[in-house]
Amino acid sequence: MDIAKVIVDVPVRSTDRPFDYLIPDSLKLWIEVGSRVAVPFGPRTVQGFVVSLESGETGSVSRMKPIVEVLDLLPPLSPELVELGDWMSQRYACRRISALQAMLPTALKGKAERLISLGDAEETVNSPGDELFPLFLEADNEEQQITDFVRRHGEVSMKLLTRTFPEAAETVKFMVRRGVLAESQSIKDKMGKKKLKAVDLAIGLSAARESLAGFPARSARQKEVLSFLIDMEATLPMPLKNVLSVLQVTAGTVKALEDKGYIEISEIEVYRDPYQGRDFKPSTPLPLTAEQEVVYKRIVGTVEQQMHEVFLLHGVTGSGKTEIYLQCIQRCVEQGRQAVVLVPEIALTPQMVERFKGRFGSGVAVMHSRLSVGERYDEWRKIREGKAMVAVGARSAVFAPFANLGLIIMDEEHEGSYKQEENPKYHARDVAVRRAEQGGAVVILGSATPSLESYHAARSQSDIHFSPILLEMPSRALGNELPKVAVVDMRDELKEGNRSMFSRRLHAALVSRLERGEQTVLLLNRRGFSTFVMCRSCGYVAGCPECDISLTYHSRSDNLRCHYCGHAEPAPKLCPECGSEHIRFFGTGTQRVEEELGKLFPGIRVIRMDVDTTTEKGSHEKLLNQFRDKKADVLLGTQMVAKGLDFPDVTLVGVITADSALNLPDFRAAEKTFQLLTQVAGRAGRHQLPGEVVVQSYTPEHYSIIHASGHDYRSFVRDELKHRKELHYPPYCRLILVTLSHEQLPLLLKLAENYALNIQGKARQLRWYGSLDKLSSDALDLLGPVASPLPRLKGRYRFQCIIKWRGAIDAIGLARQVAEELEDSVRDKGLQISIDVDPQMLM
DNA sequence: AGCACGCCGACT
DNA sequence: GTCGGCGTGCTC
Repeated sequence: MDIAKVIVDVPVRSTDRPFDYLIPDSLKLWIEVGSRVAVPFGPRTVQGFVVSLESGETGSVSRMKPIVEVLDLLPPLSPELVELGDWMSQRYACRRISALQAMLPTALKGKAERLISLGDAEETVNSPGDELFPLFLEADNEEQQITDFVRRHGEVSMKLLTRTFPEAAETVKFMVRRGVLAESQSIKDKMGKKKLKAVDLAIGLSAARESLAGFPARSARQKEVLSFLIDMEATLPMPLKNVLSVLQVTAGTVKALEDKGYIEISEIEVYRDPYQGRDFKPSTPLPLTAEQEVVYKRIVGTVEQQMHEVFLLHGVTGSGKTEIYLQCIQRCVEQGRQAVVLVPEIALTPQMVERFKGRFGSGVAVMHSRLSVGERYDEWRKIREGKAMVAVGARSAVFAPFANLGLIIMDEEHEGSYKQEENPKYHARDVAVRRAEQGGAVVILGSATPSLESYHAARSQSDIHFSPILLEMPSRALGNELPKVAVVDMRDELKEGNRSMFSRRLHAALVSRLERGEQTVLLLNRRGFSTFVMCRSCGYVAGCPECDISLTYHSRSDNLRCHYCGHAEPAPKLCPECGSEHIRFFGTGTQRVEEELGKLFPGIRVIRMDVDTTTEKGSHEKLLNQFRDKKADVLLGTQMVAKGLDFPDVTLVGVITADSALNLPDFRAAEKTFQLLTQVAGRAGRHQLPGEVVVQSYTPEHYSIIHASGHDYRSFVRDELKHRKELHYPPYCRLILVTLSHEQLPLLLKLAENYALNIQGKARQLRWYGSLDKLSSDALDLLGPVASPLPRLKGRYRFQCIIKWRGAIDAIGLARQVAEELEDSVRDKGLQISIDVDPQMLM
């Protein structure tokens, strides 16, 4: 009678649609839109989400199967979130199930589990005195033991059963067929532990080598797998995923080897450390400055009316944006509505959390990516069950399951990390705006350097789909001045014989800080510069055999590693091409700066913060605490040290290579550079002691460096917008990055060209195709195909097309449609097409 | 993703 | 002939 439409957890295109299921009477009260259910799907049971309910006069009820069970007491998704998922799947060209899964903690990614119980058959399996089948006594004993075991437990998972009786699989299968035992399936949540399927040899290495020789010729793929595992013996057990992707074999091939007893597939667990509890100092609302007051009033008026509106709050560093956030949240909560605060992952430090917990106490849920799966689930449940009114978190907190969301705040709105780089490739800002539209909520986008997209959208009609109201706070709350910024031309330094990475000015400034016992932060914009290995004689560069990018030197292990696939090899002493000894490690890595500091200033205490020293959980905070406690003179690192600038005794900030990112093949390079320099310049000397900022650059005449040193956002925007308009880049149009990959280069080339031609052809038919130069509002242009900036990754070649478009046309739908048609037309399933709508990184 | 179905090549 | 591997297609 009643029918539920269910999106099943099978992430392929052919199942990316709702399937119909009957709702049994017993479950009727429990099933709502947003419920997570277990449903029979083909021969097995899978997890799914109910996306709509129908009274089932329609359609053929005959083939429908019933829902097996409801997996949660409360539906994990609200109807609004289900609808948001639908929107996301169109907006970002992703599977509906991926959009829905992205909204939930990983603990709720259930997997099917086989359960064994007693069957109906009245067969008495074994009577010890049975004289007819004495030979089967042993087998019967096993059946008897299994039956007893199942009877004792009532219902047993197959996993537990095979753990107790290692040989049980066959026997159980046989018993189920006879009806002595019964099998059912149910969805079990993976809670707390992260599990990974891993492959290992089940026999000795020498035995494996021997069996390789006598391997039947017909199972060539299996032989390949086995010989690969023998080669990689040192790194076993190896994740199954790696084996599949490296050898391009299917899971079935590997499984066949397991059945034959050569290898073993097991689940290994990856543990996480628990989050540490903390005391939070209570805080009360601070008095607002006149400037803050105006902004606060404007926002809070809209919050009180419970209307939808987007505000872009442009406030210089130190203008007191956070206090405004806090007081707006307060008002929102007083009205019985909840609030979400989005913060870039890297800024989600305990100090940050403390500001919110201090004001709102235990009603704050924190969604931090470094929490364990179980802990994240607990925080999520606090929200779902109405025990929290405020959620603070990174990107995915935009999906916090509040029932009555009134306010979404996005701090550091310009940060690129709000865009998720994996599927679904969503931007939290756009999702936030959409979610707020649904529920009549207010959005505050706050930044000292708003993204050009948001800023332009606030000032004029643009191709971004929302129009924020611009609010500005140009002065600092405490009234102190922004620090002076000195720009040093490094070309002059070289001309005058200074070949060091420190200019004379920065060197002198460092000396005086050391004498006065004050602290220094040194920032290295490492993107673009890497520590690659190059031969000075012949120009050879050590590259990754899989990914075609240069390998990075790691001094601790004295080896070279690929930052993308993890490939590692020993560092060469002689050039493998020409045999020269002049093979050196190039580029300015933090390690090299650290070494140079040690040489120039003997005895200097340096804390280095980069990916190498902060991989361990909590190390980030530990290092910053050490620095705060004055255990070091210098804090040295990449972007992430920008968060370490808020310390009272830091009076010098040096940017060693301001413009290294300027030369990247990314149209946002200037914007990124400006943002980083502004953040650095705005944060030095926030306290009593005056701050000094020294920026070293090889192109000091560039407008992003000039305007950043003058703290002049508006002039930067003016210059940059002019530039973007000329070259037809966002915000004057939108982009879609389409990446095609395949193992075979010639085929891929053909397919990529095909893709481009098909898009152009379709766009022409629809009268969309045309140059963006023309004034017509609807336009679509296609660039490429060209080799991707990472031309080869994990054994696959990559080509990309960039679609530039604007106006009210369905470019996203078109990009997707053409991709699907191309996938269908080639029977070769080795083709992969990825679509990134509004890409953040074009590399 | 799994799992059945069915074709096709290697070996008794 | 038969067995088993590996491509194709379907799942309410």
